[in-house]
Amino acid sequence: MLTRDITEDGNETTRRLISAASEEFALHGFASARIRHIAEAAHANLAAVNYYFGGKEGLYRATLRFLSRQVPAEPSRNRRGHAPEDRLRRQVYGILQRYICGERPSHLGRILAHESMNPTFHIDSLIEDMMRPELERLRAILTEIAGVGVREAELTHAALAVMGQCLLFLFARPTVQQIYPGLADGPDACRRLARQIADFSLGGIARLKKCA
Amino acid sequence: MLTRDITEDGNETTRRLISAASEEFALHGFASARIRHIAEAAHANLAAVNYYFGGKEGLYRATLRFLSRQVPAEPSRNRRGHAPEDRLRRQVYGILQRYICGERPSHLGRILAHESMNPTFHIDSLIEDMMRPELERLRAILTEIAGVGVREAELTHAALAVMGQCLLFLFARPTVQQIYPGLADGPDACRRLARQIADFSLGGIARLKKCA
DNA sequence: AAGCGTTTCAAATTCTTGTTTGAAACGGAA
DNA sequence: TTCCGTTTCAAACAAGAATTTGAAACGCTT
Repeated sequence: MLTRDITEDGNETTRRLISAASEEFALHGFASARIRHIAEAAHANLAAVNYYFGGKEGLYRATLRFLSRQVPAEPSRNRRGHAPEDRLRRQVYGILQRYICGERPSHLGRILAHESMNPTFHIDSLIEDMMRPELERLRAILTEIAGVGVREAELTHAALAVMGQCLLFLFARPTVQQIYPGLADGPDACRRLARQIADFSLGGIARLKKCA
Repeated sequence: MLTRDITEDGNETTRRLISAASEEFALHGFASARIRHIAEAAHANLAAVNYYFGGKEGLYRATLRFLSRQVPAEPSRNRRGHAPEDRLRRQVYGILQRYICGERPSHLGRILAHESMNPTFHIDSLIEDMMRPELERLRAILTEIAGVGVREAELTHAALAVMGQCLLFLFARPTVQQIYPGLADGPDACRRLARQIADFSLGGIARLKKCA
C-alpha cells in the first residue's frame, strides 16, 4: 500500500490513471463516471484505482488536485499599463482559454459544470478557487470602466453578465452548435468569441454609465 | 397492464408518480434519478413505475411530455404594438419566468440543463422545442432593434449573449448565490433580473449598431 | 539465485439499482 | 356472495459497479 502523496510522484500508472480519469470525469461527472472505463483507457487493472487512490472518491480528489495545478496562471502583464477596456478583453479571453475552449479540452471547467448540476463534496472549493476569483477580477475591471456613479449591484450583475456569456459555451456548447452550426469552431474561435463577448459587454457597461 | 395513454387519464397514482418524478429528474437528471426515491415521494409502490410506465425510461418520457404541456404559452400581446426594446424586456422576462425562476420551480429547464451535461435520447426534442424557438424569437427582436448594417453573425451572437445571461441562473444559481448572496431572491427577483439583463443587452446592441 | 517489498492481475464479494413475479387487496358486475 | 379484471405490495431477481482479496509477477538488493 502506498502512503506518500500520489500527486507528487512520477509513477507511470497513476499518471495514466489520472489522465484517463480527467477525461472520464469531465465527460460524465463523478456519479456517472465508471472506474472500469477509466482503468481500461489507462491500460491499468481495475484494482489499481483502489490500490493507489483508495477508491473512486480518492481518484476524483487526486484528479481535481492535478487539474487545478494545470490551470495556467493569469499573465501578470494584464494587471496594469493597459486601458481597462483592453484588460476586459484579455480577461474574457483568459477565462475562455483557461476553462472553456482552450487548445486542449478544459477538463476542470467541465467538471465544475457537472458539479453545478450534481454537486458533490468538492463543489465549494471549485467555486472558491475558480469562479469567485474570476468574477472578482471581472468586477474590478468593470468597476474601473464604469467609473463612479454606477451602483454596486449593477456592477455585480455586469460581471455575471460577462460570465454568463462565457459559461454558455461551457454548459451548452453542443446545443449552441446544433442550433447555429459553425459558429464557434475554427482555429481562433476562442479569440473571436472573446472579442464579441467583450465588445457586447462594453456596450452594456456604457449603458449603465449613461443611466447612472 | 395498462395500454391507453397515461398522460390523458386522471389516475391518482400516475399523477403523483409523475409529479414526484418531475422533482427527482429536475434535481438529479435521468441517470442519477432513483425510481425508488420517486416511488417513495409519491407514496406509491416501487413496482408501480413499471406497471404504469414500463420502466424508468417510460416514466421519464411521460414526465417530459407532461412538463412540456405545462409551459405557459408566450402571451400574444408581445407580438406587435410595442417598441422592440420593450419586446426584448418582455421576452427576457418570459424566458426567465417559463424556464428559470418562475414562481414554481421550473423542472423542464433543469431537465434541459441536465440533458446538456449528460445527454439522453431526448436532448434533441428539448433543444428544438424550447431552445431554438426562444433563441429565434430573441434574434428577431434584436434584428429589429439593431436595424440594417449589423452582420448576421453578430446578431446571432447577441441572441446567445442574452440567452447566456439567462441560462447562468439555470445552470449555476446556487453558485451565484454562494458568491453574491441575496442577489437573486425576493419576490420580484425575476422581474429585476429581466430588467437588468435586457438593459445590459440593449447597451450591447447599441454598440454593435454604432460600430456597424 | 534467494529474499522481500511493490505492483499487477483475475476472480470473488458486496452494494446499489432497475426489473420481474406471484400473491394479496380492491372494486364493481353478475 | 362470487367472479374477474385492475391495482398494490413485498420479496425475489438480475445486472452493473465498486471494492476486496489472495496469488502471481516484477524488480531490486544481498
